[in-house]
Amino acid sequence: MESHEEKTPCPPEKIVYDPERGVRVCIETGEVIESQVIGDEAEWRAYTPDEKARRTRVGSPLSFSKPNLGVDVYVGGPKEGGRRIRGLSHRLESVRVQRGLRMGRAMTSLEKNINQALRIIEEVVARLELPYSVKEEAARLYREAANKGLTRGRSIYSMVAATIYAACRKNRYPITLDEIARAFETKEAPIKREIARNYRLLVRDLNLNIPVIEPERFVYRIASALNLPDNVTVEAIKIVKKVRQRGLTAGKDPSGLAAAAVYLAALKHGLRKTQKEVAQVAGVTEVTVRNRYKEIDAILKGEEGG
DNA sequence: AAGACGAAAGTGGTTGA
DNA sequence: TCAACAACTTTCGTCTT
Repeated sequence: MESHEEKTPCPPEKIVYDPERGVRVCIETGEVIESQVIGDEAEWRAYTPDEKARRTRVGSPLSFSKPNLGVDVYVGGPKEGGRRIRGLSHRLESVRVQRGLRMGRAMTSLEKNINQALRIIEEVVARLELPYSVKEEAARLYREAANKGLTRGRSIYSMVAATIYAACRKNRYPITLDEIARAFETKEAPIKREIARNYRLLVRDLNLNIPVIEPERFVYRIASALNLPDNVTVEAIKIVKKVRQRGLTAGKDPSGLAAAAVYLAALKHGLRKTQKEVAQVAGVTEVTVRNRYKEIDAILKGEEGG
């Protein structure tokens, strides 16, 4: 499980984007790789063979996140008198008209369902400032799930939430279920439990291979949210690495472990944060932070002693 | 008074007979 | 299908700063 990591100049998969500060950092060292603002620039890394094929093809790539895979003939276009159409109803109308002209028949309920889901994905992804790759993955997963009949009888919101969560996990983007649940409007907000259930459904029935997210990625997010300096981040990452060598990470919530590491690292540098604060931004409870912290402390003490 | 601590009971999921 | 199990949460009383 634990790999021998040599000191190589940060490989691409070790670099994460922090939307709050607009920088890329290495999860190995916490080092800032670039400082210019990235914005919502696309990540064109290919994660699967078919993705690669799609992206190396000549011509504009297919887009899973657009109705009809983005190959619609545009009618009227998204602009009107030089201005973007803002209202949702206008956009709906636009989509409907395009559809109607192109296909000469009404959309099936499945198509409607998928298109609605795609709009929700669009909104939520924007709200969470998730990378383009995650959006595409989520859209692709939703299409696949819908075509396999997995969405029938389930709330569209909770299914969308689950696909976004799965897309994040698949692309190793550190996020908690809580954050995703919170990104929905309160009225139709799916319950965490449902999202988790649907997520498992997706993983099982779409045979998804979800990599384990390294606690390091959460370390960076948590430290950043608490405005902790880079040296604390580096310290916390060191702690995580030590702990991993002792095999404490298996089966544990990575964000809980990361939270405890950040808490301990801040403490070491005299920048006291309460367990409550750290727990809150990490999306776990104080108790979990405390438990991990105690376990980490025991390991670290044992190491010093000899 | 706030924070840290630990015990105890509860939740929702996994595993294995 | 059921029971044991692991991880995490909720709640709460008690120290500590």
